Amino acid sequence: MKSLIAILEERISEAMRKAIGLADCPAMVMVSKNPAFGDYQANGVMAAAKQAKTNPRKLAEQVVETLEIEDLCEKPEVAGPGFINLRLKPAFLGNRLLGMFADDRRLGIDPAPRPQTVVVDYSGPNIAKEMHVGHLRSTIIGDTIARLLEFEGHTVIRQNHIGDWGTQFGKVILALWHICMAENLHKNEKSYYDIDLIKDFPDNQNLTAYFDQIIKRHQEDWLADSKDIKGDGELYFHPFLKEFSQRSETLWPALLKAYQYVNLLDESFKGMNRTIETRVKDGNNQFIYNTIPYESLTRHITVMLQHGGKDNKQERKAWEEVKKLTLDECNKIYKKLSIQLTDEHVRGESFYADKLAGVVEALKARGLAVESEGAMCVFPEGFVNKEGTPLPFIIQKSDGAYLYATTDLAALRYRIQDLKADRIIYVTDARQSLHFKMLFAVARAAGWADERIVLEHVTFGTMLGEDGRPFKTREGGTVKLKDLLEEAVEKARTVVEEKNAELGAEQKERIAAAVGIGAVKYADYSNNRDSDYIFSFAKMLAMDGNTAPYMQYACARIRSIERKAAGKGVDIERDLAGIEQLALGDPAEVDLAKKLIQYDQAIEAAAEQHRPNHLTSYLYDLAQAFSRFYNACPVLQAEADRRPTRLLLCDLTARVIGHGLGDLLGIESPPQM
RNA sequence: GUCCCCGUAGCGCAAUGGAUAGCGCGUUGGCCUCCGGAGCCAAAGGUUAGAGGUUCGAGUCCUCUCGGGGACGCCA
Repeated sequence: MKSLIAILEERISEAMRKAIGLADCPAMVMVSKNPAFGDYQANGVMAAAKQAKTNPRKLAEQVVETLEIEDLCEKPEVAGPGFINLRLKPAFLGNRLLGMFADDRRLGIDPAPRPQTVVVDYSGPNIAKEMHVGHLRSTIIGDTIARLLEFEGHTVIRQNHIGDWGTQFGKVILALWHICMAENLHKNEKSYYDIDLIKDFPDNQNLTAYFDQIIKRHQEDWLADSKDIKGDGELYFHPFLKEFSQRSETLWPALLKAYQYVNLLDESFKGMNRTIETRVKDGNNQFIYNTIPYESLTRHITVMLQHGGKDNKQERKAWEEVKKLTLDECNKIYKKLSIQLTDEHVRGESFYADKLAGVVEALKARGLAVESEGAMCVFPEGFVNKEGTPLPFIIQKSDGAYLYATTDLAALRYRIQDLKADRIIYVTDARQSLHFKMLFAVARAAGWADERIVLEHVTFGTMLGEDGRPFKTREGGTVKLKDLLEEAVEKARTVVEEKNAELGAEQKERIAAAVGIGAVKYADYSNNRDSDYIFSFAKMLAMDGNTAPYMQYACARIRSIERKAAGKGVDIERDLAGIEQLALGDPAEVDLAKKLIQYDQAIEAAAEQHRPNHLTSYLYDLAQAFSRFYNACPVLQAEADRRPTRLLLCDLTARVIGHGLGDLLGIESPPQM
């Protein structure tokens, strides 16, 4: 069905054209906020009258005169300075409902007339790190944006821009190597890579001595892991990597620990002047052995990884295994959260690694990239720093390395040229807004994104704890997403136990998962994403108010009516099968019906501005309208001539809420709770 | 210093430039022999941080001030 707003817009706009003679007369139709003003209102007359220099009220009356709309509405009324108020005819309202009812898949909502190809970039976890609360908002907001646009009929390409290539990779590989050595050569040293041991060291002198031991051990292990030539890793590291994937479950926590250990060593060794021997290829392709500062070892390994080739196979293999391991962990969380991201959507930094030189070259060739203080920079127009001098967008560091700016440019180019994006949406927190502004400016200047391509940075605020400060553990650490979700489910479990103890264990578990996870997501979605928001289990799990459990309950209650029908001698299928017109009589029925046909508007508002709170607030209004109806109008006990209408209202309400929660927000609504 | 976001009822939050600024919690009062009371109805509670401006119309747009958060050359 064509959107009702669009129909009204067309009719009134046409009448305005006739009345006023202007070519472009937007009627500006919207749902009335106040029922006293009818169901829909047109606000366009005032602006048009201004333009045509006539009296707005008179013009409105003229428009109403010529307006042909009797098939939809009662006689329109002119109110205030020139509003046109419209009240739907019950017969038309009934037909709209029947149209929704008949369409299982789309509830009578037409897809967008001009579908676009939209890339949505969201989530973006980092390799060898656990997802934490900082990833939550990007992941779930991005996911619903993708779902909304897809439902509207656009071709959505999800992109998970994971951090899998930066300088941290040397650290990750080294971490793996430490795990390997701990297993093979230091089985009896319990705390080989225990960071707490370092953190808690009482005095500096002993700490230095301890670090010297670490280096000594490191050097000896490296030499020990040699078969054909020094440092080839053939004895231990290669076999370790070979069997790595079979052991992923146990290796994940070890990797996280070892990674932190390497990080801490890197930090700690700065300025200590310690060195370690390592190998590199010389000009004749022969290995030579050099000592390098210990703290630059991880960078050295990163370089080997990035060189690739035969000699650096162990680095490559280690990287692949860690990447796989991390993605497996992310996928578990995505699954738990009903996030529609899988490995096929992964296009991480490594994917663009071989395109970075080309990006810099192209920008140089266009004269956009210039050298400044040793680094290669673009100075997009309109950006100045604190001194008022042009602000650089650095695309290559003075040591030749590329940065995320370079990667983002390569990604943007790929998305437009290869993925054929008409529109790219980046979902990251607000702190990166300057970066994206500059990124877009450079892409425009380079001609990679012409003015038809829409580039959007969708931002969101910070998640705060109940104390109003950034969300942290009691000890001040970052909260792991896994733990947060587990706690939510745990809390939901006790609620389910309290309310419905007689359900089966397995069913209770499913409900707890749906309610707990749903609560976390819904709480985020129902807030305006620009504001910081206070994360509170108590609030999000509350049974009243605009929360997931309330919405899920509303759904369950309707399905409960359907379950009870047979017992009361009501055959729902038969009642609904022959329905040709509705008997909307009670005000509560009419209000609910009017709310139901506004579903398309809620989706449009949420999709257009990427604001899921428009959808949640609609769903909540709908649930409230249903509650009023439910209170006022018996369904199963209703007289035979009114019952089919009421059953249909029940069914449609359940379907709309189920669709909004399930298909668009990715929140399950269990049939019973 | 420049730029970005936020400031709305006691608290937590809404509000595509539209009419009388909404919702929840909390507070006060009312409703039920009834399909799941995890409900419904109502009341009280506001100078939308402040001052100007644009507009037929401003919580929303512009300028300034105050308060909170964030970003600003080789991290992502």
